[in-house]
Amino acid sequence: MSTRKRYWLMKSEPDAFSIDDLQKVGVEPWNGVRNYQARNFMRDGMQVGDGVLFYHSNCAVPGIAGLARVASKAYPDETQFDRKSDYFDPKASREEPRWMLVDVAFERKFDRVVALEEIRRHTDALGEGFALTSKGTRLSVMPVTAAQWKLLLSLE
DNA sequence: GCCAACGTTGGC
DNA sequence: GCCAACGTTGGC
Repeated sequence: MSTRKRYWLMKSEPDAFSIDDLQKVGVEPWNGVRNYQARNFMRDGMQVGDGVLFYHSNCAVPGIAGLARVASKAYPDETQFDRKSDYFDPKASREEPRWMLVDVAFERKFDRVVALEEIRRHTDALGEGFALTSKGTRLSVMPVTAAQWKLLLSLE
């Protein structure tokens, strides 16, 4: 059984892990997500080959920095078991992991960042429900519709 | 560095 | 199960 390709937006702080870092390593486990909604999107929604908008957050020019793709099915985030990790979760166990992730593969870096400021100018076209531009949402992993994907790519 | 908005925790 | 307190996110 296969389903149509889906689209996503994933946020990362470039100081911690940027599109350039992804380009260097090629594939990266998307660890450290500690929000249930974001986890559920990775665990229940993502399929290998899905498109990913790589978003730089908490930086001088927040915005979409490039494209990636989902490169694995969901599996447990190793950092939850690691006492030395910032992402260690004492309530997680190998028998009952709490946090899941997918691998993300580099696709392409944009020639320029499509800034949040610019994306906001298209709030109406993107729709009220779009988590990136809707007020007060801090989701770090969110679904993107085919129409939103097309529009956002056209801004590059 | 500020702070609004939000999610999570834990006492009751 | 409520909800105040606390911690985090992330734009500005």
